[in-house]
Amino acid sequence: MSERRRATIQDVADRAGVSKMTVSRVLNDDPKVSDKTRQKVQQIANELNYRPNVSARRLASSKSYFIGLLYDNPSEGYISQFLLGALKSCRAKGYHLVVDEASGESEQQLQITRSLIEETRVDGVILLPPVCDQPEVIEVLKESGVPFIRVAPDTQLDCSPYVCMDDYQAAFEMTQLLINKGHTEIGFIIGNPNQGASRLRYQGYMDALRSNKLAIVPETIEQGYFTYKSGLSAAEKILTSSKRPTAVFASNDDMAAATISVANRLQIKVPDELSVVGYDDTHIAQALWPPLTTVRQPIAEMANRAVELLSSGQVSKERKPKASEYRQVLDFELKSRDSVISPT
Amino acid sequence: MSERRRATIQDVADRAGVSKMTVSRVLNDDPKVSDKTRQKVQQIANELNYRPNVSARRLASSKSYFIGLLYDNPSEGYISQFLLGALKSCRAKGYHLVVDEASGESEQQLQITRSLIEETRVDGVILLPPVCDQPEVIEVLKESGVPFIRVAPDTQLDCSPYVCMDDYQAAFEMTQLLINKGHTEIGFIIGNPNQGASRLRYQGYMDALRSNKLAIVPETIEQGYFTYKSGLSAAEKILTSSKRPTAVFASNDDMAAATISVANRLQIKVPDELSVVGYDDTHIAQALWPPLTTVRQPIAEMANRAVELLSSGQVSKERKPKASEYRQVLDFELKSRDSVISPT
DNA sequence: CTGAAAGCGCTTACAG
DNA sequence: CTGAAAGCGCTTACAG
Repeated sequence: MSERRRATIQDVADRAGVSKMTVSRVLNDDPKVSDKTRQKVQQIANELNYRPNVSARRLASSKSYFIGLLYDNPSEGYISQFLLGALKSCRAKGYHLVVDEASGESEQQLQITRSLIEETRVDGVILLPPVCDQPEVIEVLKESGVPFIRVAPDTQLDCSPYVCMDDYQAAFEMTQLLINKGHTEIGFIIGNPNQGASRLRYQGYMDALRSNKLAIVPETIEQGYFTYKSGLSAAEKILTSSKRPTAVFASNDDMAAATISVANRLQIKVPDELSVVGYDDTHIAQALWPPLTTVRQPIAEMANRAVELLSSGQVSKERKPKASEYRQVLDFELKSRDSVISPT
Repeated sequence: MSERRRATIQDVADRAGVSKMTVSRVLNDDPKVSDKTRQKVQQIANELNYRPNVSARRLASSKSYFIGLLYDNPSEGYISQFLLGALKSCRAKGYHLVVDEASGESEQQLQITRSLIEETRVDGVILLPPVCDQPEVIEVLKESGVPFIRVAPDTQLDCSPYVCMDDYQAAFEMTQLLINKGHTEIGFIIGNPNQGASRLRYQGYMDALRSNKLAIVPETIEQGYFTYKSGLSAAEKILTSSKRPTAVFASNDDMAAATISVANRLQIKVPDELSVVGYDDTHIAQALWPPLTTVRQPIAEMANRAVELLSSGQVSKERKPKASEYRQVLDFELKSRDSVISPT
């Protein structure tokens, strides 16, 4: 239990025979320090096992080295992937992530957002869907001047930089994949209408049907809300309707899992009698049986980009980002697994 | 984009006609302030929308208001549940959680631990299994004097307070549940040997068999590592052995999911021909078909307790915790769902 | 019950 | 290339 005081910048300066200022410069890679001095300081710092005090640094400089993350999303798989990605990315850049659930009433969301800005004094904020489209939250952020990045936003696309993927195109291609396998009756479970991605996926599905001149059958299209439970009732309606399709495309993996579950209960064999596909490629996609054909969203990569934009100073109070930095569209990937076969 | 300076303690003091000290006292609920003064200060603070600067507070006081969380665990469901619980709990107590993955070589783990102590200067650390049993990590923590709480530790039980559940008892009861249903041939997939919980669960299973005078069949017991993939090969061996059991108890949900998947592939109907049970009650337990009978671990509650112990000062550098606070055993629950029926 | 002083460990802005 | 001074916004310890 040795309890020796930790070395401070002053200790290093004294031992190296220089001023605190010079030590600070070495620490921050300021180029205008002679190599000789730099080496000496670095050596002493090592010997003393010196670590700068983050709070002191925060207080003295204008930066807080905090990045806020606001979520409000029912899919645990999605959040945990994003969280882990962002956490890793922050650490690598000397930042800390402050995570808050911005759920509940709009007034409550506002309070949480304000606390992030005023108490934690974050250098930037990342907004996940659907909170990224809350006008009031955006307004508060804009007023405060704190830079923010949104993930897959749906509205006010010019109010902040954002990262996203092409949901329309992915849904189109996934539907096309089913059609290529020979499916002509394809059901669809729509995602929560509070997210733009839901609409885009739905449109991609519809347009793929249309461009293949396939009929759109309302009985096989149901509203879901991205939760497993909502998937259960949506799938039940689709699979017990008089026009039962040979394939179902669910707007996320959780609802696809629910669809498989309902099919099993109804003694409909997956994939033999029903192909099922999902969206996200979260953890459960590979834990289901059969393993789920799904769209891989680059979730961790999105987190990484968002943190990078904020920490690198590419986006900051002072600097408006360049147009090319404004909208980052990341690649998706169709993951073909065993939940799809040709209809018999 | 209004960019007015944020109010400081000085501003509040000036406007209230008192010293900074008094404002500080009001803010920290110091009882020796007159009601009149207190009210006045509070009112002015509200008017000015004053928020204390966390970094300044950290620097001036001896506390950092940071709690570190070290994990090194392959089960995404487990981590994300713990993480979300801890995050919520920290926020409620004015702390921030600093999360690090302590994976890789032992040397690397040490470096991460040291950085948490020396750079972030956490007030306390939470250690998840299996990193909670790394002797070197524990050693560094003890030397530093930083209090730490471990979750489900296996070794050196007297070196820190810990939260856990009764893994032995839970596994015993779950096995008994299967036996009560009429199963006499019950396979088992062991968890990663780097965690004490694996051994306890295994023992609980064995003892339940023994106390019911059931034979222990080595061909139906396989080693797994808590990953879905390891569950796949373990289940394959058990289900293709000449002594195929009528039920399989997997040491976590991911491996149970893998067992169901293998059974499906081998045309073994679950639960009709094979009952399957898991452990943890993570997200996927209810997303599988059939919904998984499993042991609910109070993961979020464990997180909450751990944060509470650290933030409340019940455990700190100065104060050794009382014996009753040292070991907190939380309740588990058997979740009966549809993956178990009586054998035919 | 209240306050003046000193200091936490850094960085910014200014000199030289 | 280097340093002395001032200050970031709080709290601790001491007086009264």
